[in-house]
Amino acid sequence: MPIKPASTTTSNRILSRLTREDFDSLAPHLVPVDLPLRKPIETPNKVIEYVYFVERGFASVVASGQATRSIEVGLIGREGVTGLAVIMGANRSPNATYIQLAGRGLRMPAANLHGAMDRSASLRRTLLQYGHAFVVQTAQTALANGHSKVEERLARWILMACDRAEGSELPLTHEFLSIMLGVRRAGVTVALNILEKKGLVRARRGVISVLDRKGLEKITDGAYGVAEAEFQRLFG
Amino acid sequence: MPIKPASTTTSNRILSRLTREDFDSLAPHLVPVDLPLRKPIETPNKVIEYVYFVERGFASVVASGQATRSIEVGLIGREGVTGLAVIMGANRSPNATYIQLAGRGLRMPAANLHGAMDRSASLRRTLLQYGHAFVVQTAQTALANGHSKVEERLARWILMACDRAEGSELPLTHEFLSIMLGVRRAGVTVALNILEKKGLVRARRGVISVLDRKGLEKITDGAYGVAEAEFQRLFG
DNA sequence: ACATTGCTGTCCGCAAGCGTACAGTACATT
DNA sequence: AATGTACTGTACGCTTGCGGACAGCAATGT
Repeated sequence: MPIKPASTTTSNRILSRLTREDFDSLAPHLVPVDLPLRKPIETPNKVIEYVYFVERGFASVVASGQATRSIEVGLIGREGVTGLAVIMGANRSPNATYIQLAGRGLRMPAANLHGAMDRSASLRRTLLQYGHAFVVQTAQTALANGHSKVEERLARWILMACDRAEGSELPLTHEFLSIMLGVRRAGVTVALNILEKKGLVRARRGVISVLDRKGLEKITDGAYGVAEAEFQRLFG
Repeated sequence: MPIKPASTTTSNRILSRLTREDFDSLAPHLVPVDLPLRKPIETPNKVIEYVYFVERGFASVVASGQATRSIEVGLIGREGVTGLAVIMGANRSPNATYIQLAGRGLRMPAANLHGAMDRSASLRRTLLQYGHAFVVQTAQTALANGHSKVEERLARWILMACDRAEGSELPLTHEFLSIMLGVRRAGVTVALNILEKKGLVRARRGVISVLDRKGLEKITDGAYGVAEAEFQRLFG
């Protein structure tokens, strides 16, 4: 079957990959929205009302236990869509999701996505394959959390963020990073200085610039790359 | 619509939850198999040929990076099915899966499952919801790996294993546990002794017995429970 | 200009866990 | 009963990272 490009009106990689038919089935429900910093996208164990096809910026998916502890388990940028639980047919999740780098996207009621997926096998296929890539990302995060040093995990995070940002400048504070990585704020400062001394990044107040992408990849010692390769394989 | 129980011939929770129609669509492809210790169920980046509905024992899903490092990201017992990637429409995954506690199950070609899922919305729903629960488990593992001490993670692992075992006796060596948790073998010995001194478990050569389930749950400090509650919510 | 607020760098003592090594102990085999 | 093999307990020095604290340094607003 011939696959026509859906539309040039969005930079979201999933939407732009859909067949025209699939895209048209979603289009009536899509509403452009701003995604301001820290905007809550999903709240733990609350019904998910909307999913967001991200076009610019990115969101963090954060797991938390019964205690106050929490940690990031995944990043979603223009390559993806929020609401993995919805794609999986659950209407909520114990994880939180919020905007980590301001941008914009297309919002859609979860119920409509669910319905459209029920009707189109090809739409299902695309969304579930993205879901698979996201699961791999989460698994790799679990691996990194268990085995890697802070500076390695930081390098990985910066790379993943950079993949989803416009340029190589990331407006992020150490405080935020420490929450994402589940480490002390001071720990981030130290790790970032290590990366900076190696000439891999340049850190200013509230901004991190990537200088040496390859160098960063190398320093993660394998923690970066697996999830990205899987995404590449499926979405080329 | 009335949902008839599928069959009493299997102790697998997913199969036994399916409608008769859905079960019948799978039944011709299901083959009973032994699941001996360490049997490889999936190999990283190799095409997944079969999925296994576990009936006894459990399997570990293990993520590994480009380096030798690896760590467990999920457990699959009679509550589930291996091959999350297949359910998501991918034919392989960078993760490995192998049997961790010997048992048995029902094997089925991945392609047939994929086909059946395409044809039945209700089958899809059940399998994807299990997939969601598994993803939550992985996210909680990432959380525990980032924030918890070895003895807390060990307690969590023992609880999850116990949920999937027949009784409260787990035939496991420290060596295995250390690989699962991504820590030193000696680290497991020490952590296990701590749990034993608190009267929560009893450890003999190659066997761990759970003595105080509630106590173990408490010591995990919230790392155990979230994923289990989500499963409970969806599969009651 | 000044104060306020938020961000960053650094320091301390301390706990957790690592890598490594080695001795002791249960079990299996013959 | 003897021997070999796997499994377990423990020890040592070392690195990482924590919790907490504090001072210096932008940016912002009035």
